[in-house]
Amino acid sequence: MSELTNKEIAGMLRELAGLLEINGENRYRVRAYYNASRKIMESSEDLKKLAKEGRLKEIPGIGEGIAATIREIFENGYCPPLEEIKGELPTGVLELIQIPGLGPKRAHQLFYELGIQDVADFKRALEQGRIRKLKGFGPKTEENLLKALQEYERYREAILLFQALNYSEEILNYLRKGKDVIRVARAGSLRRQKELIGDLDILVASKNNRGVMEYFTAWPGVQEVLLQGESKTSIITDEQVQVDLRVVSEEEFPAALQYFTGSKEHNLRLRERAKKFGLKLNEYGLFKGEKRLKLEREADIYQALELDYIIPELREDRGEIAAAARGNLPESVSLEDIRGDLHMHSRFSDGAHTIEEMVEAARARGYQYLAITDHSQSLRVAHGMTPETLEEEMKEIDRLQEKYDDITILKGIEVDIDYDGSLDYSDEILSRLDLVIASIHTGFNQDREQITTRIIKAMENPYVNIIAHPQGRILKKRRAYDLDLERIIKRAAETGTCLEINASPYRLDLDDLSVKRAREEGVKIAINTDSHHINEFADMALGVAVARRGWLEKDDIINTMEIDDLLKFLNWRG
DNA sequence: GCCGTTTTCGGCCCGACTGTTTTCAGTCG
Repeated sequence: MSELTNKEIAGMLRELAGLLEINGENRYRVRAYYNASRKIMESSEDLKKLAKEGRLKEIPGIGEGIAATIREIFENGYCPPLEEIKGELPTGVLELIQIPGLGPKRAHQLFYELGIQDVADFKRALEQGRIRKLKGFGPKTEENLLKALQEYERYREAILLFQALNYSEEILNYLRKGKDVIRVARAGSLRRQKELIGDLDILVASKNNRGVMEYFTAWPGVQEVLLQGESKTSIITDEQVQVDLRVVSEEEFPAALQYFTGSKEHNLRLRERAKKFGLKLNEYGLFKGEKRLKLEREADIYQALELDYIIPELREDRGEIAAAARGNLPESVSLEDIRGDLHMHSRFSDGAHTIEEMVEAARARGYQYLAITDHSQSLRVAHGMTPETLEEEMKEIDRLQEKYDDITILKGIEVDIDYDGSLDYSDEILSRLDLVIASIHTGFNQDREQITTRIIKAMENPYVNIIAHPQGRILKKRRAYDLDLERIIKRAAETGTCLEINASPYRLDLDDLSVKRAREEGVKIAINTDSHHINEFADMALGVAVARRGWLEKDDIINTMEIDDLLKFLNWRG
């Protein structure tokens, strides 16, 4: 048996799905492969283990056929049906359907009628005017494809959640001033608060669609109008962000908001369920035959389908509809549940503010507590503190604690985990702190086994309370370290170590799926901003978004505790 | 290929927009 990861298996199935799709295979069969691929990506179960134990079909979306394919993959080290289809259809063709406006049917035509094998071939054929001669292609299509190709080559990147939130606020503000605009809302992945946002989806209620469309396309940030119809307009902004605007009537607004929020897979499941109830769900409403059911709010749709209300953050087809039907959705944590912030930096290391300024900012947010966790000595680039500086810092905290009786200032540290898993301060020093966060800032390129055992060794230190940014990723910049997160989670559960959701907009680490996994193992989570400036305290909302997407409840999170409970928790641990 | 609060077989979401169609296919979300 070969050593293939879930990700590699998922990749093979995805590739197989794409090639089958281009070859005109039954679309439900194609969907089954895509779906299985996605479910495997989202699963924390080791496929190889499942295969050995004959339990592959426990993953929803994997049945007899795909289970057999997966077993074949493990036996051969490659995917036989995939290799077979590759003999006929080169994989380069798959890239073609990444180009907007080019789907499986046209890719099929391009390959079988013009021998186009990849994007480079496609570009040449376009320039030579060979495309327009195909049946179903005309000069207009050619022109659009040329534009789409240029767009594709420029590669419009997804933007970070906080950028999308800020940018959309600008657009929303503009829209709110429109005279025909009655209501405005964010939708799509933006409303679901995904960590990366491809395009901004915005919904407007109005009695005058055309008026809103004209007003929208007159926004100064519009660089190009991609498409414009009665109810839908798409534009590209001068910052290369695509914005899709949908306009509906007030009456249609709840159903439109549900539809436009997605995810696509969630909507699919929901519409299937509606069908079972003898109803039809679309973006205009919920219908029984011709009759439109009265909807005041989006929640009424879920109610009509005998489901508890599902918050947007959970709408990813990760089991939320079944949970809502059984009445055991999580009671999702909210920002108001947060009682303090347990990871931040002051001027004692690389922060911008004095501890007192940070205390004031924490009080202004209504927190009961905060933990000052500056860097330890070996992290020179961040002015890591010597034991002597830490000593001074503790004295300063004592002094401030005298002054403030309405907030608790925890003496903390973000101690570096060394290459071999030992910590940057002695146990004697750590024992005198209220809170110890351990994290990795060096040696990112160690192999999987080294990094994993390194973190596990740190967790086994009885003074360590939290592992910060456990995966070490920087969104769009640095991949997570090669890490056996499953082992980390299991060991965290055993040692009672918390894992962090680092709420920095550039990190959001742990990610939502890992958080969900940690919760299933009973690991406690701390949502921390890792602030280096008091403005960053507001990032807490982003961390909470990740927690909500990760199915967390208030009780899964330590910084929702009242101060007395938190102190007990930390002492028990320490 | 998957799946089951009408089913182990017969279903599998639904509509907008575009361009090329002479009534609709392809793509997208």
